Amino acid sequence: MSRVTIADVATAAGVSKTAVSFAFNNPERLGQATLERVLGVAQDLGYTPHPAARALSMRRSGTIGVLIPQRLSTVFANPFVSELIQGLGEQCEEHDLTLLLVPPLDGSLEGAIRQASVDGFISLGLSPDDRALEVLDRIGIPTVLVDSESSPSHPSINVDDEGGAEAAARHLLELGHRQLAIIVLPPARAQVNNTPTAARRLSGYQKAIRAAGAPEPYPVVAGISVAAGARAFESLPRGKRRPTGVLAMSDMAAIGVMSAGQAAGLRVPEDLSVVGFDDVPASAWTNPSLTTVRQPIIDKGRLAARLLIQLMKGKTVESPAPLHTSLVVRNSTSSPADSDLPIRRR
Amino acid sequence: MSRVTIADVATAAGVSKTAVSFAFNNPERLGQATLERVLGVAQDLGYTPHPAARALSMRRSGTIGVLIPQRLSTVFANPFVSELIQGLGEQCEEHDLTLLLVPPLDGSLEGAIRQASVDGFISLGLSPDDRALEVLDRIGIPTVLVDSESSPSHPSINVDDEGGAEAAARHLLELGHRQLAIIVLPPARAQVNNTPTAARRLSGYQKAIRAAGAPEPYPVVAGISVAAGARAFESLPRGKRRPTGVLAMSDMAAIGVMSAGQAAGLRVPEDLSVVGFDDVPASAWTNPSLTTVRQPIIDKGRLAARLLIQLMKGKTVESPAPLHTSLVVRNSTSSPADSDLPIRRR
DNA sequence: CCCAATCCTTAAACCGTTTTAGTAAAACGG
DNA sequence: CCGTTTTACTAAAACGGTTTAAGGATTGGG
Repeated sequence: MSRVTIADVATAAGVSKTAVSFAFNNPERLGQATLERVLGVAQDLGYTPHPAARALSMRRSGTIGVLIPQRLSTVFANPFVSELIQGLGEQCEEHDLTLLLVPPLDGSLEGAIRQASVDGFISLGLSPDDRALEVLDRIGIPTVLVDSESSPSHPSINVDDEGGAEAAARHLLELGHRQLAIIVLPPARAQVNNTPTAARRLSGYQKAIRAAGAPEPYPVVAGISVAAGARAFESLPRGKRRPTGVLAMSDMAAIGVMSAGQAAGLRVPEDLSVVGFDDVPASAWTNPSLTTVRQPIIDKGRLAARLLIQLMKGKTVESPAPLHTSLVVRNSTSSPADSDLPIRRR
Repeated sequence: MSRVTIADVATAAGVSKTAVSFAFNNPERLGQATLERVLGVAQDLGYTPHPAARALSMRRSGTIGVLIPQRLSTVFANPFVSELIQGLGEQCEEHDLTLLLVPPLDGSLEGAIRQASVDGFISLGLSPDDRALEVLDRIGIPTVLVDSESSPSHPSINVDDEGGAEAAARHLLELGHRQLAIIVLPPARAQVNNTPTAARRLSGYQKAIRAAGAPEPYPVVAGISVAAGARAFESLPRGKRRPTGVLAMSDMAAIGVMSAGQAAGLRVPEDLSVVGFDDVPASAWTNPSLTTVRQPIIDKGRLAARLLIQLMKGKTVESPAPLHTSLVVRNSTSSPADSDLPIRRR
C-alpha cells in the first residue's frame, strides 16, 4: 500500500538499485535491453522517485524560496507581488525550478527559513538588520535581496525609489500644490524602523518639497491596501491645513485615498490630486486613472531570479545599478482648484 | 566550510546524534543539564536541520503544492490567483505550512508534480481527464480539486458557476439586450475541451438566453487578461449583428472589452454593456465600475486548504456543496441606447 | 545487599535516493 | 593466446536526519 521505491523496481526488474537509477539519470550507461526492461517495469509499477530523498542525495531541491515578510493574506492583496512572481516565474520555468512561498510561520521568518527545502532565496523588503538575514548567512544559502539595502554579502536589486519619488513630488509642486500629505509604507515586519524602500521614497519626496520651499508635508502611515488608504484619507488634516495633493508610496493606498476622497464628496483631481507608486496594471483602469511612479516590477523579478540562478551555479554576481523609474502622468493629478495657476486638467 | 550537521553538534557536545535530535524534538527526554548544553552548542555552531533530510525521515515536508495549469506569468496576471492564495495562505500559516507553486515544467505538469516535495496538492482548474490527475493518484498524495469537476477520488470545491452565469445573462436580457456576445475562457491546458468551469458558465448563459428566446449569442475565446479582452472586442461582429451586451467569463477580459470599446468610441454602458465574472477587487474601481458575478474566492481558497489539511491528517472528507455566487450590479450595464425600454442608467 | 523501577543516553536501523569504486565478462589488438 | 580496454552491471557508502529498542546508571524498597 505504501509508495513504490527504487528497490521495488530493482527487484521486479531483476537488477540493482543502481541500474534503476541509471535508467533515469544516466541511460547511456545501461545496455539497450536492460534499459527498456527497467523503464517498462518502472512504468508498470508507477514508480516515481521520492523528491525529498532525491533532494537529500543530490543536494539540490529544484526550488527557490520567496521570503515574504508578512502574512500571505496581506501581501497578496497587493498586485505588486503578483507581478514580481510573473517575472520570477518566467525564469523559474525556464530553468525547471518551482517557487516556494515562505511567509513567517508562527510569527517567525527565521523558523520558516529553516523548514524550507530550497536551493536559494529571494527576500522581499527586508531591512538589512533583520535577523532573518543572519540565518540565511549561517546556512550559507544563495540569496538575492529585493527592495532592501545593498549589502556586502548578497546581491541586491533595487529601483531608483528616490528619483521616482522626487519626480512625483515635483510634479505636484509644479502644478501649484503647496500643502502635501505623504502616505508612508508601514514597516515590513514588526520593527520600529521603516523599510529601506520607504526611507528612500520619503527622502525623494522631501528633497523635492524642500527644493520648492513648500511647507513640511503631513505624514500618515498606512498599510498597502485600498482599505488602509481609505483610512489614511480619514486621518488627513481638515480645514486650512487640508492637503491638496497626496503622495502615496503604493498604488493600492492611492486608490484607497481616491475612493475615500470621492466618497467624501471631493473631486479628484480638482479638489484632491493623488499620486501613487508602482504602476500596477490596475492603476490604468481606475476612475480617474492614477498618476503614479512606474517601476519595472516584472523586470525586477526576472532580474532577481536570473541573478539567483547565477549564484546557485556558483558564480559570483554584482548588485546591478538601481532600475529606472519614471513618472506616468494620468488623470488623478491637476492644479488645485483654488490655485492661482491656470487649471491644466489633462 | 560545508554545512553543520547533527553529527557535528553531537561530537562538539559530547553526546550522540539521538540526544541532539531529542533536544529539538523531544526535549523532555533529556536531562536538564544535557539539554541546555546541547542547545547551547547547536546555537554556537549555527546548526540548522537539513530540511530534505528531515522530510525524508519524517515523511512530511510541511509544504502543500498548488498545481497551476499554465505558466506563472499568465496565471498571476489574473488577480483571481492572488485572492485564492490569500485564502490558502491563511490556513497554511495557521498550520505551519508553506506553499509551493507548481507550474508545468518543460510543458509537463506531470513532471513538475513528481519533482515537488509536498504533503498534498491543491489543483486549479484541471479537467478531470487530465493526465496530471493520474500521476497524483498513483503517488497517492492527498489532493483537493478546485474549479474542476466533482470526482470520486478527490474532494472538489466549486462555486455555482451555472447559477451565477444565468443571473448575469438574465440581467442583460431584462435590461432589454437581445444580441449578446460571450467571452469564453480558454482551455486550461493545451487540450481541445473547455475547462469544467467554462462549460458550466457557458451552460448558465445559454440557459437564460434560450429561456428569453433571444438569438444565439456570439462566442469568442479569449485568455484571462485585459489584453486578451481587448483583442476579443476587436473580433466582435460589427454592423447589424453588433452585440449590445457582452458576457465575459472573467473580470480581466471584461475590463479589456470595456477599455477597447471605449477606445473605439463606444460609451459603456449606453452603447455596450459588459458583465464580468469573479468580482476581483479591481472591478469596483474601474471606469465605469464593473457589473460582475461575485464568487467568494478567498473563502474558496480557505476551504480548499482546510479540506486538504484534513485529508493530510488521514481523515476522509466529502466534497462540499458548490459555494454561492451572486450578481453584483454596478455601472457597466444598462439598457441598450437603441432599446425601446426606458434607459435605466444607474 | 539484591532486585526492580526509573531516568538518561545511545547504537543501530531506517527513510529513498545518487554516486563511487569496483568486478566480471566481452571485445580488441598484436 | 594473452594483456588491455571497453561494456554492463553492482555492492556499499554516502546524504542528514528520526526513531526504536536496548543499555547503563541511579535510586528506592524490601
